[in-house]
Amino acid sequence: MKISTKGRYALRVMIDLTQHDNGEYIALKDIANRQQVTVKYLEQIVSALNKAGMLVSMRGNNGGHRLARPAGQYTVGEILRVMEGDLSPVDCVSDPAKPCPMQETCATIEFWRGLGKVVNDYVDSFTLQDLADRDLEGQQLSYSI
Amino acid sequence: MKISTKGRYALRVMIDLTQHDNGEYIALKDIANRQQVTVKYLEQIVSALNKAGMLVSMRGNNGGHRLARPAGQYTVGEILRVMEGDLSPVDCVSDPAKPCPMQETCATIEFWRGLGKVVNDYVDSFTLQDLADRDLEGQQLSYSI
DNA sequence: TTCTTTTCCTAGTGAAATAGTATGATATAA
DNA sequence: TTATATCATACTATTTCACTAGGAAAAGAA
Repeated sequence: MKISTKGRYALRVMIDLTQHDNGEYIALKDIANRQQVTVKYLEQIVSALNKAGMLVSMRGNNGGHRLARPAGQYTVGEILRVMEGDLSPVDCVSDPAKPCPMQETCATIEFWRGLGKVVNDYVDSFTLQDLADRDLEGQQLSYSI
Repeated sequence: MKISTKGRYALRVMIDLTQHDNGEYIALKDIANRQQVTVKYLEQIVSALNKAGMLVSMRGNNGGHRLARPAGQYTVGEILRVMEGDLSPVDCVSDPAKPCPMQETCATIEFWRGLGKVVNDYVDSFTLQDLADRDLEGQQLSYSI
């Protein structure tokens, strides 16, 4: 019942891009430095985000990545689902290729469906902008001490 | 972001014990038949439940297991947590041995804490009895068609 | 006592997922 | 043409997962 590092890093990359958005492309090198993750590993994550249409990327000198739309128009849920797949807690609920033979009389399937719903509802109730703002508050707080 | 088979089976075992409770000890053999899981695998699961004080077990002939208390006095959450550990989605939130060096300024930690809370609140909002009752309804429904 | 049945305990194992590394091609701007 | 960046794919070490295996110990029945 854990989120993988890819999911967590993807979210941090997106927050990083939001906070350092200046109209230019931002290189993975810079994100990697700030987030303490290797460029190589971030490449995999960013590639997936890019293919999902979440980023606009540019190769070559002065290349990099930027958000494809305003941060307020991403839910955290859609970012996580790019890396994690759907966030349902059991496969028999979500994966049509893995139906359970006991589905008809299973006491737990509706329970699991409900759990999947509260998880997805929660992660979709935040926008990327929400988390980026929260982070800045956190920084101010720690600096002001 | 998945619940393991151990967590799922543990819940099904507890539901099975609730539904077949007749004051006697119930052998794993019977549960294994009904739930389509091997006795050997169930032994591991039941052993953990037993150590957590959720079951009363008896060895030998006519031995087996029964619930340690009425089904309405277990939350589904406490059953799942025996097998899954705490249900928080990231370790930096819950595991004191794995604190994140960026905790101070991390935008996401409160978000993850919140996710852990909605998950735990959800699973704790059902008792074992709730699911056992629901299952019987499901059976009646499928038989009546 | 001996036998059968059951739990209890520990170890082993194959497959898959996780968390990265490594290598090189391709594109862009200076 | 060179430096810098993404893009694409393959590889690898570790851990986790989902079991399986073997036998000890307890309890009741014969």
